[in-house]
Amino acid sequence: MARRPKLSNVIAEDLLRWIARERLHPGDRLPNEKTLMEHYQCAKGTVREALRTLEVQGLVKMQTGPNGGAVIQPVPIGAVTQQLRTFLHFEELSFEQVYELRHSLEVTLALSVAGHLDGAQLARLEANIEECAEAMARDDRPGVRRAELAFHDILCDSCPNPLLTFMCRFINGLLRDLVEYRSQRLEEHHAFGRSNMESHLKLVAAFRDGDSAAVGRLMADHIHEAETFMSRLDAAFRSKDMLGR
Amino acid sequence: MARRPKLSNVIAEDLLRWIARERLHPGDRLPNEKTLMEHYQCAKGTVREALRTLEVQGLVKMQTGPNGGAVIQPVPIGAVTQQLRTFLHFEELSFEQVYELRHSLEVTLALSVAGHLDGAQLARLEANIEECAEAMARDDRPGVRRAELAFHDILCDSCPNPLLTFMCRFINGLLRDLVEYRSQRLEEHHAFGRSNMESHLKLVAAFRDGDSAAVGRLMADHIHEAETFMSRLDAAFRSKDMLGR
DNA sequence: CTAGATTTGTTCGTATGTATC
DNA sequence: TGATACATACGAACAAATCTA
Repeated sequence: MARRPKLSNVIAEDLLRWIARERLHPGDRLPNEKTLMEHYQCAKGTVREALRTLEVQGLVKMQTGPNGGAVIQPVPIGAVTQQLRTFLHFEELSFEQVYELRHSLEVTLALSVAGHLDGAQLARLEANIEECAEAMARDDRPGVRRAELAFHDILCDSCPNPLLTFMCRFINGLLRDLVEYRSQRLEEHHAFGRSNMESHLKLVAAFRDGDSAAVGRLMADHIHEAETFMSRLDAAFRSKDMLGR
Repeated sequence: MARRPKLSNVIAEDLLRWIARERLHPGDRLPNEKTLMEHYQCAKGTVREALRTLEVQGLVKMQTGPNGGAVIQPVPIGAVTQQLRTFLHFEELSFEQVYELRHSLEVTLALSVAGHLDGAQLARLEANIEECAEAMARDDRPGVRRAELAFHDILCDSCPNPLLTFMCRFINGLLRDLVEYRSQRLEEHHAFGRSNMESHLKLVAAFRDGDSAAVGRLMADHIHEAETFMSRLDAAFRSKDMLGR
């Protein structure tokens, strides 16, 4: 046992360390394939498999043409999200389980950003609330839900904790997808939208006042209400769609 | 714009859909390279790049020899973890930020498993505490820390929420690595070990009693103490090592 | 707008290492 | 031990994309 490691994997790991050591920024370029072939004394196909690894991980993007090659990408949050999703695709995940997490995470997020919100961010939050109101006026229910989730994404922008940010964004993305597939005929939609707007308004006010205690309490209540509504939405969907999932 | 997608990517996505449609189980095999070459009417290198994609995503593992080829792997948690780590490697993540999350997540985890612990799992927890005691007797400090983290991994085994499980396991893995690189000379290590053991014992007792309120309270205090110690450990490390990071 | 240069993408043929029987 | 089947790696060539003069 203990097989010889694949050469392309060795090269991929070496390139990864090199990127980290050189502190490469998005937009910077890796050496082209020919140079790498000479450096590692290996064939084209092997270099390509190594670059392929980095590309799948979202760290680089290949470009053809002059000055082409592997270009460093901005933080590959998309690729990571995608992989975590395909992982969860093999597990079974329910609405309640998502909210079991969201409950504490969004409160932690709110407390974390409470000190870091500047005027511009507060303005964005208020503009988002306005956007919700317009979508409600058009009776564009999926649009309302998307905009409401965007409110929480805006909070993520001001969060200094990258791990917390990632997890909250990931959960928002999950909910965004789940909500698209659910029935949009429920009577409660309007009441839910008004309740959300009220919560968001109160939250912005608490952020402005720098009242952390109020922020935590408001967010906890807000998520709790959202869970109640979402589970009803889910139940309605399941009873209509006999697949059960 | 809207470039022609790479053939290898098209094949990779097709294989992914095929795996999902056929409900392939871990251990099942994909067709070998030659068969795939004929099926997609493309060259070996192209098939290899497609398989490479799946391999990097952790869905398959390549095997040489007769009956070799791409073998479906069990849930690719390792690959997902790895990718999330390299992602965080480009962000800056501090000890405090990890604990900002761990605080709420471990409490949520404890409450989530409170009802699902059977006798076997409780026995494993007690065996783990015994293991900690032995490591302490040997004065094997890194061993103690590893075993203590294993206690929390055991809790994950009984958690029915796959997303919560993943995140707690991921954080445990982060701490495991961080602790390995930190100075192990601190006087407080022994006191910390005893405090942890006491917390773990109380937790197991609360789990046995099915006392959820106590479980939540004990875990919150436990993580809070751990954070206090860990940040001291971190400060000692940073002051000794002048790199600052 | 065209032509050429540059670089990745893909193909074919071949050889080597490795696991199974 | 040897034969077989398969992935791994090499090397040379051509196709396609993209930039620049």
